[in-house]
Amino acid sequence: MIDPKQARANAGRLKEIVRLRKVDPARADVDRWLELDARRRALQTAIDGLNSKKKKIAALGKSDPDAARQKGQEIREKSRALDAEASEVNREWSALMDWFPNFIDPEMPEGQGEEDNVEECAWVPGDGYLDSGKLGRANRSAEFMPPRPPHSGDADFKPLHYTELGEKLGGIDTLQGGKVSGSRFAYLLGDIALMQMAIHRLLTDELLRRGFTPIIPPLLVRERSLHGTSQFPEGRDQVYEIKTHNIEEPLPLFLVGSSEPANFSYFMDRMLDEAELPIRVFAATPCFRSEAGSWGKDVRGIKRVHQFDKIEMNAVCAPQQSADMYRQFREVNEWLMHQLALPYRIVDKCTGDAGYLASYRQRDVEVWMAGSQEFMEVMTDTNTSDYQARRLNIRYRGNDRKVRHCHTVNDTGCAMGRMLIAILDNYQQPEGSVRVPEALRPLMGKDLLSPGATPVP
RNA sequence: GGAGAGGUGCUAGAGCGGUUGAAUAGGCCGGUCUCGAAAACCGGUGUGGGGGUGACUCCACCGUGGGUUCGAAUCCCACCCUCUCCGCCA
Repeated sequence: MIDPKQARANAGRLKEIVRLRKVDPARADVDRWLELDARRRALQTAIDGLNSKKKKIAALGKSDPDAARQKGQEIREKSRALDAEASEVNREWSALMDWFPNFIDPEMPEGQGEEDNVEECAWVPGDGYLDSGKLGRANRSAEFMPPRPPHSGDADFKPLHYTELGEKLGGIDTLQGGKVSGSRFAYLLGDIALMQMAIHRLLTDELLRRGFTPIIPPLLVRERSLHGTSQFPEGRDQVYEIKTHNIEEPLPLFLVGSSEPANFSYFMDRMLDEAELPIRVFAATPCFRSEAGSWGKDVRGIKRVHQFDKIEMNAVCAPQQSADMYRQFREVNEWLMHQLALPYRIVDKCTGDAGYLASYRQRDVEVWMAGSQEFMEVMTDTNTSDYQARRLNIRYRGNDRKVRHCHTVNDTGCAMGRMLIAILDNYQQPEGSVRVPEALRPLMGKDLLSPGATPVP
C-alpha cells in the first residue's frame, strides 16, 4: 500500500498514475477514497472525544459508581453507533486502497503496453553489447540479434522448435505429465534434468560468493502474505487455493506462484536495525500458477506451465539502498546470461506494462531465441519501494533512531524451465543435438546432449 | 490421535476488575568518574492516529477479533500461535 498521507497530499498525481498504470479506476476510485478518508478522520475525532469522556466517567466510578453507571451507559450507546459506522468506512477505505498502485519512478517510461517498453541494452555472445543506436522501443534491437543459433558453428540447417528438440533428446515429457497432472505439466528427465541442476549450482554458488543468504520458505501461505506483496487482490485468480487446508484450522492456504511473498513474509511485522540492512536472500523453489486467462497461449511444451522451478532473489533494505539493489540484481542477471552465453536484451518496462501494483520501477531480461527468432522473458527485476513493506509491516530503526518502512526489491535469479528452453534453442546443432554451455560442462560432466540419450520408456 | 502449559514493551519477567503505557532486571542512548576503557552511580529509552506555529495535548495498542462492565492486560467466547508429554511418521 502507499502512504495514506501521500495519497491525500498527492491525489492528483495518484489519479494520473492509476490511468498510466491502467488500473481499473472504478476499483482504485481516488475521489471516493478522499471522501471516505475525510469521513474517517472526522469519525476518529468523534470517537476519541467520546473515549476521553468515558475515561473520566470511569475515574468517577471509583468514588461514585452509581452516577458513573448512569452516564456511562448513555455514552456507550453513542459510541456503539460511531464504531459501527467507523468499521464500515474503514472497510471500504481499505478496499479502495488495495487497488491503489505504487507511486512510480519519475523516470519510468510512459506507454500503453509492451510495445512501448524501452530497451536498456542488448548483448550478443561474441560481439558484446549493441550500440545504443540499435536500441529503442518495442523490438528495435531484434534485427541486430543473431539470425541463427549462435553456438552451432558454421553449419547451415533449419533450426528446430525447442519442443521438437526436447522430443528428440527425450528429456521433456509433457505427454506423461499431462496424463498424470493435466495440461501444462511436464516431467524433466535425464540430461535435461541434469542441466537444470547444473544451472542451479552455477547460480547459487555465485549468489553465495556475492553474500546472499539462502532461504527455504514455506510454499503454502496464508492470504496475508500474498496480499502483502500485492499478488492479491489483483492477481488472485493466478493463485491456487488448496481445498484441504491444515486440518487444525479453517484458514485457507495458497500455493505460492513465486517464493517472493513467502520470502518477504519472513520479515513481516519485524523491526530491523539499519546496521543489518540490506538483507539479501535467495530461494530455489517450485512455483505454482493457475494460468487462468491464458487459454491457448503457449500451451505446447514447458514455456508456460502450472509448476516450474525458480531461483528468486529478494532484498529488504533502507530506502536509500533500493536503487542500488535494483542495479545489483540486474548485474547478477547479466552475469548469468554471460556465463551461459545467451543473447539477450533488457527492457525498461513502461507504465502500461510494469507488472503488479507494487512496482515502482521494473525491468525484464528477455533472452533471444535465435532458433525461433523471438524474445522470451526470463527474468523480472522490480523495485517496489515501500509498497510491500507497508503492507507487510516491515520497518527498521535508523541510525538516527527514527522508525521507517523498509524498501523491498525482487528479481528472478533464474526461471529454470525457460532457461532450459533458451539453451536448447541457442545451442542446437544440425542433427538435433545440443551443445552444453561451457560454464555447465564441468557441472554436468558432458559437453553434448545427443538425440535418444535419455530414452523415455 | 490423546493429555497439559502458555502468549505482556528491544529482551527476560511481574501484574490477574479501578491513574498500569504497564513493577523489576537486562539491553540501548546520554551524563558523572577516567589518559582511555571497564565497573559504579545518575538520567533517558515504544508504535500508530488526531489536533496546535510551538513548549504541548488527546486517542488507540499487553497474540487477533468479538462480548460483559461506569471501568478490562486482568472476566467470558471464538480464532491464531508457541511449548511439553504419550502415540504415529519422513
